[in-house]
Amino acid sequence: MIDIQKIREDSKAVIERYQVRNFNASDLVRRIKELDARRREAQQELDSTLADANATARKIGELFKSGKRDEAEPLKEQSADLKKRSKKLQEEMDAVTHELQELMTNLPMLPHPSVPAGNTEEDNEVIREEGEMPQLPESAKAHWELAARYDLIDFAAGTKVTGAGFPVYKGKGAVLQRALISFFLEEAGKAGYTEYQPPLMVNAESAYGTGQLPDKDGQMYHVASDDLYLIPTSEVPITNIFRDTIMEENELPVKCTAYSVCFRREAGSYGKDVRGLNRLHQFDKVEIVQVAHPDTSYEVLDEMVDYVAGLLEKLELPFRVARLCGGDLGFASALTYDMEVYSAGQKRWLEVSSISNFETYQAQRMKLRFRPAEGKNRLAHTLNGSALALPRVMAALLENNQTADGIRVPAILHKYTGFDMIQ
RNA sequence: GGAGAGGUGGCCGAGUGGUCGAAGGCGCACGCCUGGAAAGCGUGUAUCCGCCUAAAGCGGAUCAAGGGUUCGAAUCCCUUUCUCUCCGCCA
Repeated sequence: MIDIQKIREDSKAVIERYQVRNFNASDLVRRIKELDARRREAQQELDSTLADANATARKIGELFKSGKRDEAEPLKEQSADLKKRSKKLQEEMDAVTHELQELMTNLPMLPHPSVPAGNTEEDNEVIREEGEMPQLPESAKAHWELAARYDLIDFAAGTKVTGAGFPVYKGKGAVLQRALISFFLEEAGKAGYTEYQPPLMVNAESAYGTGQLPDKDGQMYHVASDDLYLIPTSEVPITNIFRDTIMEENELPVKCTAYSVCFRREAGSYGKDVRGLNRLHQFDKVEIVQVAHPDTSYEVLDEMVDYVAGLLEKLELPFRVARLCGGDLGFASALTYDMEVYSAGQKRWLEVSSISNFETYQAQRMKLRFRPAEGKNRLAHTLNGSALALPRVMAALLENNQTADGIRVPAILHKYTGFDMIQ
C-alpha cells in the first residue's frame, strides 16, 4: 500500500508515475482523494460529538457524587441523543474508511524512478551480463533427459504420487539438491544473514501482510479445514515475523535467510515453459530478506544483487541481471532485478532469482516501523530475493556441465556433495 | 478431543461502574551525585487518527477482538480468539 500522503500532496505526479506500469490510476486516485477528504470531515464531526458526550457523562458523574441526582436527569436525555448521533456518525465513518482502504489496496507500489517504461519482458533492461557461455555440441541434452539418463529425478513417480509439478529427486539428484541448500545457507550466514526455519503454512493475516492476499489469492494452496495457506515463498513467514513491531533504528538492517519448500498453484501455466524443472508446484528455495532503513534501502538492494551474483559466479553459471520494466514489475514492488542463468541444453535464460525493494508496501500493511533518533516513528522498507531457487539452478548445472563422461559438479559444491562427477 | 484458569503499557503487576491511558515495580533515557562505577536522588518513558505542512497545544480512539447493558465500561453480559494447567492422543 502506498502512503496516502503522496496522493494528498501531489496526485498528478502519482498518476503520472503509475504510467510507467501502464497502470491508469486517474479514476482510482480521484476517488481516493474524495473519500479521504470525506473521511476526515466525518472524523471531525464524530470526534466533536464524542467529546460532547464524554463531557456530559463526566458532568453527570459529578452531579451524582454531589447528590444532585435530579439535576442529572435532563443531561441523561441529552447524552442519549449524543450517543445516537455518534453511533450513526461512526457507522458512516467506518463505511468510508473501509471503502477507502479497499481502494488503496488496489493501488500497486509506486515504481522507482529508474524503472523503465514498458509492457513485457522484452522491455526489461539488461544491466549486467557475466560468465562464460558454455560451448556444447548440437547433441547437448535438456535437463529432463539428463535426469532420466542418470536417474536423478523421477518425474513420473511424482506425478503418480501427487501430480504433475511435484518431482521426486533421487540418488545423486537428491544429494545435489541438498548440497545446494547447504551451500546457499552457509554463504548467507557468512554474509551476515541470520538463518531461520519458518513455518510452511501461514494464516491470512500474514498472507495479507506481504501482499499475497487479496491480490494473488488463487496462487496459493489453501488448507480449508484450518484456513491456512501453504507458503509460496519463505518471504511470507519471515517478513511477517516483524509484523506489527516498532524497531529501534540501530537494529536496522535486519538480515534473515531461510531455506524452505515453496508451494505454488501456478494456475494457468502450461506448454514448453513448464517442462522438467522449469516450473513446479513444489520446489526448494533459499531466500534472503532484509528489513532496512528507508534512507538506505536502495544500497541494500544493490548489495543483495551483488550477493546473489557472487553465488552464481561461484557456481560457474553464466548469468545476466535485468531491471524489470514497469509492466513486468510485481504489484508490491518498487524496483525488481531478475537474475537469469543461461541453460545451454534448452538454449534459454532461466530466472533463478528476483530481488525486490518493496519500500513501504509491505511495511504499511503489516505496520512495521522503527523509532528514528528524532521525530515520529517511520515505516521501514522490506526487501527480499531468492538466493537461490533450486530447480532452475539444478537444471542449468546439469545442462551446462554435461560431458561425454557424465555431468561435472562445480568445484565449490564438492565438499557438500562428496562427489565431483555424476555418471 | 475433554476439564479448568486466564489475556491490562517494553516486561512484571494493581485496578470490579465515573476524575483510569490506567497505581506500584522493573527496564530504558536524560540529569544530579562520584576520581570512575554501583547505589541513591530527580525527571521523562505506548500507539493510531484528526484539528495543521510541522512543533507546542487541543480533541478522538485503543486495557485480546467484536457486539451488548449503562448517561458513563479495563471493570457487568454475550460471542469469537489466543495462551496456560491437567487428562487423552501423538512425531
